[in-house]
Amino acid sequence: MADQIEDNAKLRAGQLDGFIGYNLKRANLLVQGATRRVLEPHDLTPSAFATLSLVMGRPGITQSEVARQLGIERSGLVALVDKLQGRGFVKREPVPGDRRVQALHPTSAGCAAYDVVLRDIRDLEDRMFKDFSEQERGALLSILGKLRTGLEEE
Amino acid sequence: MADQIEDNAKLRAGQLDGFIGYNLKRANLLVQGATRRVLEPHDLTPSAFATLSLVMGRPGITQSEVARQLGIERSGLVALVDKLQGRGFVKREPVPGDRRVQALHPTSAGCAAYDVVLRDIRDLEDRMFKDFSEQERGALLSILGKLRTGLEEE
DNA sequence: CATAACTGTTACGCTGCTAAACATTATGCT
DNA sequence: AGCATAATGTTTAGCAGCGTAACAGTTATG
Repeated sequence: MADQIEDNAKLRAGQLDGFIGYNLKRANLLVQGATRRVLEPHDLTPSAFATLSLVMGRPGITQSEVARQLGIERSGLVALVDKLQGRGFVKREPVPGDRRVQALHPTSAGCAAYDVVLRDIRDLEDRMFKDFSEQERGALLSILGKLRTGLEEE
Repeated sequence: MADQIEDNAKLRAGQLDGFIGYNLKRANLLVQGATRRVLEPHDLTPSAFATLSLVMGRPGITQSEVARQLGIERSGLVALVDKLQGRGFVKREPVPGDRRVQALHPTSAGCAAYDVVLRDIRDLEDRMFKDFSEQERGALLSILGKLRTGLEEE
């Protein structure tokens, strides 16, 4: 039946639905839209939330390291951290050994905010996958991960 | 083992790798980058290729319909079609029944160009999935499709 | 110790999109 | 028939998210 759906799609849209690139783009657009809607009341963007999450997961992480993990440039991270710091969620602190780096640490307010936002995000993901089996959900995660590592090491 | 990978990721990055939204975003960034690199020699963007593909698949399709299928605004499509028309790949033609719409038709040059670009895109997708089983590749497609339809009808 | 490499930061610009407004044409209601 | 409502293609303006290039301060490396 998956074949039938695929065939119909090919007839309908000129095999566009057969490309992973296209499906990935469309799905990402929808998921990111839903994510933005969930994050908006907390005045956070997906990138800001991701940054906060990394700082929570590894306090003292350096800005360059965050940028590397997010796959964005260091320059782009400055504004992100500025905003997070402006809201009192993280703070920049000097590191004894290396006077170049600014280590990022979560504040107590940041931890509290992260907890509530995290719950909202978890709820969203559960809602998005309500019609999926646990197996499908895990498969998507593992396939995306495999795709990522395959393309990252190029 | 998938659990182990997930657990490691959670420890490493503060459960960021456990979210579908994040994985989707990262994977899409990489895939779209590769796609751009393939399309660049042909002076096409992913959106332009998608538009061309839709016109090829359904000659006479209306601009609004293309925008709807691509999930973008009508206004955004104008520049896209302008470019495609400027390169002689598609042409706008009036429709007898409705004097508002401009039906889009591929030119012979458009068909020829599409054929060669299509081959490059197919090659890229094969390259990206060289380490995947056919089953995995199909699973990704079908899960993404299911996710899309679930979110589209909201 | 000189050269290279790394960190955070700023300024600038590009690209791809959205939003709002508009003219033209179709459709639906009554 | 007449009038409100909606749809199509288009222009203009603007924004958000990126990247690039350059910079000063700091550390690593030959």
